[in-house]
Amino acid sequence: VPKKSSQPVTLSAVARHAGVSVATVSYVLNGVQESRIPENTRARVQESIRALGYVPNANARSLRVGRSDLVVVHLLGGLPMLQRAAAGLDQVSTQLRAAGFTLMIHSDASLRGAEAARHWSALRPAALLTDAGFLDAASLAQVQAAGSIAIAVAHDLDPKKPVTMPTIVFDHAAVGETAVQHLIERGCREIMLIEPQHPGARVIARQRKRGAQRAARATKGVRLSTAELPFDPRAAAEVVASWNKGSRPDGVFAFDDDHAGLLLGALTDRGWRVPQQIGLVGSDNSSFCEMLRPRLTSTSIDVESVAESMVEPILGAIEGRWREGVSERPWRARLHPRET
Amino acid sequence: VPKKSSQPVTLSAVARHAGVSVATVSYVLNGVQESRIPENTRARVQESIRALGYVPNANARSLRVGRSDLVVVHLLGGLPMLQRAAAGLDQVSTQLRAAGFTLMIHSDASLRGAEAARHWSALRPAALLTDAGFLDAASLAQVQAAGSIAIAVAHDLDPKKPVTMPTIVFDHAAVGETAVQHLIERGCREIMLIEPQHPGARVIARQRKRGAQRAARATKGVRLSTAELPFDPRAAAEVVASWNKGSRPDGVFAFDDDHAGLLLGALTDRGWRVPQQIGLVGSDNSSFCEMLRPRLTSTSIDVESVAESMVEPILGAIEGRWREGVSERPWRARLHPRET
DNA sequence: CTGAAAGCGCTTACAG
DNA sequence: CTGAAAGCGCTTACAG
Repeated sequence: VPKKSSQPVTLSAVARHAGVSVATVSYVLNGVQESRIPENTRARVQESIRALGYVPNANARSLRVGRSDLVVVHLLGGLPMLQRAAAGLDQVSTQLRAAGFTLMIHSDASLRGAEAARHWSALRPAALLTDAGFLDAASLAQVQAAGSIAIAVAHDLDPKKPVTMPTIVFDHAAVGETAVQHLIERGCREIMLIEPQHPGARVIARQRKRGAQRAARATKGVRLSTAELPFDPRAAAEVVASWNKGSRPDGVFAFDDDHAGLLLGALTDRGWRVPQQIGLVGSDNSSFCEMLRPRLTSTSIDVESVAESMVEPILGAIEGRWREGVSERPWRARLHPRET
Repeated sequence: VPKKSSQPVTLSAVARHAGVSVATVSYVLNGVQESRIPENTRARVQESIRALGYVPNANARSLRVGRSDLVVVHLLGGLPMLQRAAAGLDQVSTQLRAAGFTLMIHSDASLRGAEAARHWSALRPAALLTDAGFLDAASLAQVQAAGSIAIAVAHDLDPKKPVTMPTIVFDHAAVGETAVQHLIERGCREIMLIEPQHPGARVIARQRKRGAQRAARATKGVRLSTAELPFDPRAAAEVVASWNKGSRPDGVFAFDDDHAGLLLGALTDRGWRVPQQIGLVGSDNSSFCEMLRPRLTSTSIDVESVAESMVEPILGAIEGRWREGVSERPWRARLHPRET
């Protein structure tokens, strides 16, 4: 039960209450091993902390040690992106907390590179994760000058640009591999990959394509082709219209459920039977897969593997074990088989 | 261009560089009016700040003034409430920044009430937004003892519980009103509201119902009925099976696009023609509305109005103009007419 | 109008 | 094993 007094409860109040010095309280709080504190002193301090409702002031601690326990994640593309990242980030948050860090998500579409760097640096976060390419050299230098570790998150790397900071690459290949494996198991041999046009999606699509190619190579007689599809119902209709009985895929892996759904609509309009004539797999396992007729088979990224790909690299960078270079831990994928 | 030295650039370094005292630099930084600083001193200080690449240390400032500039938003994992407001939060973030605050989102499903309160309080945030009911009395007291303003976010209020803190109520009524108005304009008179079973969604549904009733009352001869629909294809099939030519709605407002899509699938399976025999409107304007056949008409919340409902109340609470009670600024809605 | 100084709440060598 | 003390980088009354 917190104290009712208007006086904020400080570490020295706890020390006074427990009859020890502030140093002792601090040692108990931070579990310092060097100076072994006897069990009964420790218990007395813990009891005083509880009795007074003491909550350490993170600002004071951060000022003293020169940086905060914050790990700031910049969510580029605005908070709506949260939908996709949410489940993974939640686990990252839990695991970082166990290591003493607090993950916070920041999103502000109106914040530009240099100004954003100043804004974040002011908090002296332990680490700052942002999209590769968001920080220019000067902004990166500013973040580093403030003592923070900047970590880039990318879906692919520009081979012409040197890697100048720790970079976590997200690897979606398993999604494509799983999807195409499923189509092959269903008997498809002429498999088409749909590539989205949205710039932000293209890099992800490239990775999924890599996985798809891996799966195709593993079985004799499987051929892979690709088609680009803007996210637009008319474009989907055009793609489908270009197919005829002689020349068409018998299985399609669309980049995501949205594109798959668009295609499914166009296929239905055109009278194709799915999956009898054409198999179709999307990705993301969106809620609407159950609503479509036929119900859309989908794939998704394993949330655990997302957390795995981030936590260790982040902690490594903070603790100085990783100063630069690329960390690429392939994500795992799941299949969600339905009717298509 | 930031300085290359390993010495962190502090306010006193800026003062030295500009040939003034630290107080003067601080006054320039914070735009203190009381002591009018001559333009040329001010310019010299600004120039030094730029030359040295100075970034203020927010931890030091926060320690000194007793609280930080953080506004922490707790994103409660399972609840759709803040997820739906995501686009709005981005705007809230921008507007709070203009007022000198930094919005940060925290999400960690493994963090329970009292522990969460301690975790957040340690940062001494200016304000903490969380779901009404997440903080029990002791946790709330702890947040307040640490000097932070706790603000509850709710979709409805338990009339039995007294309102003990500033509470922002999100009002979805306009969504229901807009949807039903559209159905009425299309000629529907026997309108059914679909109510979701998921506990987190029910309160939102109740508000949308309120708006729907308002729209129904505005036109003579419109009758409103309700049906509950678990999020499950079989349940949708059952609901639709219970309708026959004599006794059925001619217009349906489903709680959201997910439920509408489920219903549309069941209607299609059963051979009903939409919208000729039954009009159908969902909500959220999800991407898959374009994919369904027929294309699903939807409604959505106006993002600007979400920001309006939050920013002023948050600033008011921080600045002490609002100590308790309820703020309820109705959101506006938009119609996205398609085929249904 | 500007400066010297106290103090916010911690951590951590250093002495005892 | 424990305590006294310095100092992190700011803000802000107070004096000049």
